[in-house]
Amino acid sequence: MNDVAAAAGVALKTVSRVVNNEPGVNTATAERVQAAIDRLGYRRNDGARTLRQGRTSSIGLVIEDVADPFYSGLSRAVEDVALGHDYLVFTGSSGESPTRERDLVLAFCARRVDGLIIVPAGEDHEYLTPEVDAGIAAVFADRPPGAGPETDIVLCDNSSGSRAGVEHLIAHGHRRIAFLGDSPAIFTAQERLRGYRQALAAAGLPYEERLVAMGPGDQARVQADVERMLSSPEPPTALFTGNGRMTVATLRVFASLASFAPPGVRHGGGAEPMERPALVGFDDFELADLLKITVVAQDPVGLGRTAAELLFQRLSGDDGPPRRVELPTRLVDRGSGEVGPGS
Amino acid sequence: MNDVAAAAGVALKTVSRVVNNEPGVNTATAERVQAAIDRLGYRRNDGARTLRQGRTSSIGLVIEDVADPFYSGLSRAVEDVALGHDYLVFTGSSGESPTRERDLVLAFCARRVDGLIIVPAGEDHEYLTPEVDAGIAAVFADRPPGAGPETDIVLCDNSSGSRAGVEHLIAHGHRRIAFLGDSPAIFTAQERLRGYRQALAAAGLPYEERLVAMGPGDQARVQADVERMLSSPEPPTALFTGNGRMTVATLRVFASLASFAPPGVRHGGGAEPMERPALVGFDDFELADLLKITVVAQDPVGLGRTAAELLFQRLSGDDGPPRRVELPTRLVDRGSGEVGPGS
DNA sequence: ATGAAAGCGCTAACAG
DNA sequence: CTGTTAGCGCTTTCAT
Repeated sequence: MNDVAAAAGVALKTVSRVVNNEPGVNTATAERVQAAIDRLGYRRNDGARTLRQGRTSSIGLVIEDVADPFYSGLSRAVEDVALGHDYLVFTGSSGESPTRERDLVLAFCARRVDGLIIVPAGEDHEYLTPEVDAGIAAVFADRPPGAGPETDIVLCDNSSGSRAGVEHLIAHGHRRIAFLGDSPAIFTAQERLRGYRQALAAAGLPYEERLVAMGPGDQARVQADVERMLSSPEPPTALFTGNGRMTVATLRVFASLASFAPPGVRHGGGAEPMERPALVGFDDFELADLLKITVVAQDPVGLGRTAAELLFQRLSGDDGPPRRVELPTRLVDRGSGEVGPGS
Repeated sequence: MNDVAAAAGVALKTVSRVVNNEPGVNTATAERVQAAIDRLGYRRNDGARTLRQGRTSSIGLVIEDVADPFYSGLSRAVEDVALGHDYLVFTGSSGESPTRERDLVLAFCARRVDGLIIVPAGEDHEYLTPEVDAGIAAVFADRPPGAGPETDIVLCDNSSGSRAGVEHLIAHGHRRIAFLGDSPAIFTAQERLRGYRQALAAAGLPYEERLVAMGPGDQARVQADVERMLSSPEPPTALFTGNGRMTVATLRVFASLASFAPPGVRHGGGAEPMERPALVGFDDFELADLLKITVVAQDPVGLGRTAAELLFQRLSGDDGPPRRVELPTRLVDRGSGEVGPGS
């Protein structure tokens, strides 16, 4: 900027005015400055600018995994809102590691992001207190934070959604419905289990431990649990899966059990294969329509957009009490809840 | 930092030394400083630090869409490499808009990122020349840049992969193979078309314009093209689709045509429905295994990792000639190339 | 082992 | 309309 000023024969501040389109610069002078800028290939250093201004016009986004379709939808929504406000986004994946979540958040804070959107992996967010006290706005999305500062929170209505999905199965005559959920440490997994129990209780059905399996979503674990349940004396006639990965893993188990018909397909003749159990999954996924899987759809884009909008309201001065928003879910009936002995 | 220094009764520089673990500080003094830091909740301002140091320890990543599984895999790989080097990542989606690509890149440059990884949407990258001259490293991934500075480039071997996919269909007896590609403006679409033509030529098969359709990947366009081709006098017996979205769209078309059997399934009795055409797709996708779709798999994670590794080599001083890396593709045979009249 | 001074590139506040 | 001065928070350089 100094060089430009020298080249144009003006003072530093005049260059600054031109660069920022500030009013009160003679047109001729402005042109001379602009010419010098173009000639020298000058670009304003936004790092210095933000240091001076005290705002960085950037936010940090910490999610579980950018490569997970649910979170990448959320991520894209946050990005779009941010760009609409001329903000840039630092993105990081925690991979369900509380340590990595914390390290990312603190790294973003050290860069003095103006705000944070966090899908928490950890259960202790005291580490955020000094940062929030220092004026960094934070919004939690998808899961509530553990102990720590009071912030805005945006969630899906997990228990109601889960309850609706299980009630759908019950309405189609199923009495023994298994629940396959994520690790119990995860908030959403607990909530969805709660909805499952509510649905059973409301229908006067017993809650059976043997029909509930919670744990990591890897194929091996799901395979073991599904096979164990299906080969038990009184097997479930329907499965309710607690998230998209779990649903897909269950479909792979079905495919591996040769005695079942493929998803959504009835054989036209020959020996009738064993009917596969009904299946309803929490969370929609690509190709669920083709595979005809009934799901309780969440709204990842809505989650991201809402979180970002709340954040920008805070950034523009809103200092009302913390808000908690729950987004509704939607049952998408594609027929997979109707099949099987229950129907 | 001033406050901490005052509180600890030392000079500013001593606090700086403690914060950065620089040697040459008396243990007792260091403890006193640390106590003051903790008490005051002091955090180093990395913005100021990077201003002084001239490096920001951050990179910018511009992709087409963070919510697309292909790019989100790439994105995650970049992020992992960056975090391994203690770098932070600004992420942005261009949405195939050259303007948005340019705006994002220039915004990242204004923040003085040390490096850029770009999946280009535009065809003119002259806008990058001043930035690269100013010392910002750039690597292009997935597609080569248009006119502009010479940089490292990481691509998939699109034409070979496409050729292998089409040859697979030819090997299974197909003679009329349609090609459904992305808009011709997109480099990868052109390359994959080239591979398709090479495979036909090598087998002595004619190239028929009527069997080639290129355009945006939306369902309506794909539906129209596929239906037109299949209802033509001499319909193709096989389709080769130019990317994952196109493959999925084609599967939806198949599902909508009630006369076809569902993917991978033969009816056991009754009136035999019209056999659906064979299908091979470029790019693997979630559940392709369940749907039994043969694909030419790319390696999005390898693409991202390689691009990031090249970038960090440049950042650590490598100034050799620009490199161009082509990652191999892999044919994953799941049986969908064998079906139909050709086999 | 510690500190003082200068300055990274910019803008806010106040002149002229 | 234009310029001067100070300082954002830190690190570099050079003294002590």
